Amino acid sequence: MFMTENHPKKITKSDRTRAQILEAARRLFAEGGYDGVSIRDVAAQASIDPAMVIRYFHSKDELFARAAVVDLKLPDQRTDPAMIGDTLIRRFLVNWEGPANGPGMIILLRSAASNEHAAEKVRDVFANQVRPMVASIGDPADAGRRAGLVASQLLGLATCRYLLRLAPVVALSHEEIIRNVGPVLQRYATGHDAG
Amino acid sequence: MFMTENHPKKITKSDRTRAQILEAARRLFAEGGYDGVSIRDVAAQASIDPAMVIRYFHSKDELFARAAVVDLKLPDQRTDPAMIGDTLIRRFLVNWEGPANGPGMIILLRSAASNEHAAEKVRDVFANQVRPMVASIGDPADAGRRAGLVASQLLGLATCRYLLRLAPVVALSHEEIIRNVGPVLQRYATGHDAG
DNA sequence: TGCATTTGTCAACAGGTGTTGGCATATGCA
DNA sequence: TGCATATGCCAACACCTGTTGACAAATGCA
Repeated sequence: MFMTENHPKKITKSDRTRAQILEAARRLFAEGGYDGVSIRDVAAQASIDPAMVIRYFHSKDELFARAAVVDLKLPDQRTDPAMIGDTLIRRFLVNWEGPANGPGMIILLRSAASNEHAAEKVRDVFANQVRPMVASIGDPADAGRRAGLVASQLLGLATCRYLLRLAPVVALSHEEIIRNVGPVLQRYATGHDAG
Repeated sequence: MFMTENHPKKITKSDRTRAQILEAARRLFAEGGYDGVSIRDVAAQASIDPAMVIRYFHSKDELFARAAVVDLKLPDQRTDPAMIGDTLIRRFLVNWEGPANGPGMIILLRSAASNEHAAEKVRDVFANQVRPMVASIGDPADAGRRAGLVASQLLGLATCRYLLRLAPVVALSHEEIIRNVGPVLQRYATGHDAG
C-alpha cells in the first residue's frame, strides 16, 4: 500500500498533489470555514478528483485538522515584563499578516463559531501557547485571568479586522494598532488594574 | 390567504405557532449558527412540521433575519464623556446576559464567521448603533477609528465568553469585567492614546 | 521490453438539505 | 347546523454532502 520505506525520504509525485490539496484546503477554509467548504470545492480548487482528497487525507475532519495547525511562535522564555504588551501585539501582526505563517488561525477562528471541534482547538491554543507566555511574568495563580483578558482583546481585533472586515478596523495601520492596543495588552498581561 | 384584516389586531392561533417557531429558531441559531441549524431542527424543537416553518416564514433566510434582530439600546443622547467606558461595558453585560434581551447578537456573531449575509448585519449594527454613540463624544472625524477599537474589545470579549467559552473569561465576574475592560473602552472611545 | 505499483477518474451509495404541493383536520363565523 | 377558512401533516422534488469501490492510465523498476 505505502511505498516500502527503507531509506528515509523520497519526494514522490503524490507528495506534490498532497501538498496542492492541503494548500487549496487552507485557502478555502480560511475564507469559508469548515461548514462553508465541501470536499468537492477543495478538489476543484486543486484541479483534482474529489476521491483523491479522501484518499490522501482520510476524511474531511482529518483534512481540516492538517489545515488548521497553529503555532503562534510566542517567546516562551522569560520576556521583559515591561515590554510584553508590545511583544504580544507585534507577534500578533506577524502571525496574522506575515507572509510565512499559514492561515491556520483564521481557519480556526472562522470555523470555531459553529463547529465545536474547532472551538476546542482554539481553547487548546489558548491554554498551551497564550496562557504559559502570560504566566511567565507575574503571579502564576493569576495567569488564567490575565491571559483571558489578553485573548479577549486579540481575538476581538482578529474578528473585526480579518473575519468581519469592519472598515475602520481594517484601515488601522500597524503603527496605530501597536500604539493603541499594545498598552492595553500590557495592562492586561501584567495584571495592573486601571489607573 | 391572510385573514381579511379590517380591524387592526386579533391574536389568532397561528400567531402563537409563529412565535413558537421563532423562539425555537432563536434558541437553536444561538447555539449552532446559521449553517449548523436546519429547518427540520427548528421544526422538531417547536414540535411542528417542517413545512409549517416555511409557510410562516417564507425561507430559511427570512426566518434567520427575523431571529437575528439586534437592538443594543445604546443611549444615543449625549452621554457623559467621562463615563462612556463604564456605560458601554455595563450595557454590554445587560445585552448579552440580561433576561429581557433576546440572543440576537450571539446568533449574529456565531453565523457571521461563515455567512457573509450575517457578517453584513454585524457591520450594520456597528455602523448604525456603536459608531454613532462613540461619535456623540469627541471629534466626529475620528469616530470610526475609535468605534472600531471599542468594537474590537467588545466583540473579543463576547467571542471568548459566549462563543468559545474560554474558561478564565467565563469565570470573570461582572465586577471584574467592569473594572478591567471599562477603562480600556474609556480610552478607546475618547481617543486618548496610551499614557 | 514486461509487470507491479502508484496515481487518477468515474459512478454510485446513503443520508441530509431547503422547498413545494396535495390532502386531512380543526376552527370559527352564518 | 353547514361551510369557508385557517391550520397542520405527509410525501416528494431536486440538489448537495462525505465517502466508497471498481476500473483506467501512468509510472518506474527488472
